[in-house]
Amino acid sequence: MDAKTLCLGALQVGDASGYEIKKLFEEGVFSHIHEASFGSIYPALTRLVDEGLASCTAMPQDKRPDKKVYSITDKGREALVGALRLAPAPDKVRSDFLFILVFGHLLPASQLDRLIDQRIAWYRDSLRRMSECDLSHKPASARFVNGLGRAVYRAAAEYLELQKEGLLANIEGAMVVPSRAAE
Amino acid sequence: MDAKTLCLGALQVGDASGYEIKKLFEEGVFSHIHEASFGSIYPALTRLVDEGLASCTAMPQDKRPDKKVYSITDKGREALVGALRLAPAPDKVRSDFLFILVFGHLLPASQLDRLIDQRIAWYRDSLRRMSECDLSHKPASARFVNGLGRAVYRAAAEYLELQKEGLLANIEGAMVVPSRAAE
DNA sequence: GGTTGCATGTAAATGGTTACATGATTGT
DNA sequence: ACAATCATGTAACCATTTACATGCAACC
Repeated sequence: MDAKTLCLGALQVGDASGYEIKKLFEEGVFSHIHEASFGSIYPALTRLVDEGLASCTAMPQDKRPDKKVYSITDKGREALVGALRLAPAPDKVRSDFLFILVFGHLLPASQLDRLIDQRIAWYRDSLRRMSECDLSHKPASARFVNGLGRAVYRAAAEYLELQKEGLLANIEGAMVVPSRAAE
Repeated sequence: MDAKTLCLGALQVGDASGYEIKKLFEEGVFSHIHEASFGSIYPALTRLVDEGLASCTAMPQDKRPDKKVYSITDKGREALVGALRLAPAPDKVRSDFLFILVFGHLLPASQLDRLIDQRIAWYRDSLRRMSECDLSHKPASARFVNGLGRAVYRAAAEYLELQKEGLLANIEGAMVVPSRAAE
């Protein structure tokens, strides 16, 4: 999904500036779903206006650069729904955390311990923020996605909490216990 | 995590050719964890050899180009552990599926239904393959990561199975039921 | 006085995917 | 016949990240 479609989706949620769209991808509806940086958002918004898929109104502000508020047009909404109808590309995941974990046996147990604790804390924090946001006035689909995210993060946090000690014991066990058993 | 570290990790698992490394990221230990394409693997392997982090042996084959089998060197192992010790970058997820789902209320229920069914089938298929692979001779950390992946996919599949009908009813309900209730 | 948040945009550099180029074997 | 698997590698293209450029307000 290209930056243009991503911005179109953001504008469908509500009128916004480039800066505000970035926040939607960082902390808002689209966090944990997709990424978008200034370097991709601003050029995409310009192209969207060029193609008549969005319109732009400059809102003068005191002591700050004009805020450019973008709105999706009818043509833009059509383009969005068109893009949404295409078969989704497979999810792309890049997790340094999991890659590191695979080689846990090469690392000091203290690092693994910290790594996993930090991950659990991150999940718990994300879960809290996902529960706190009020979706009662959002469409059922937004609540559905929120629920899915929470179910997945809860499962991950619980697995890590339950299985962490077992891993740490096994990692050390692989080095220490066998030689003892041979005594 | 750059392509070089990714390849170093693959070679730590076992000697391999570029072609085999790609398979590790598609169906092997690293599937669902990270991506790697030929265009990033082959140049990375060349650089790894240049820097003395890997060595390469050409295995002549009949009727096929020589298979170049790469091995990690001691220096390479040091470089890998060094990279593994750095704080992991945050996970990067790009899910067209979730992005589309957020706008479920703009789409025909039949499309949502299909989309979710396909997703459930994908999770079930992945879960089957993740259970089938024999990890009894792999380090505990590999089993731990496998278990985490399965816990997460199971949670996602179960959520979708349980909640799908509710979503479809709500999407249609938003259009149909309220007018009935007002009768 | 330093950091964070607001607010926009561009340019350079990096990095990665896709497509191309080649070609035999095996299975449908 | 055609697709898939095996096998390597390059080049063009695309995208993203990072840094630069600017500047005020609010908070600590």
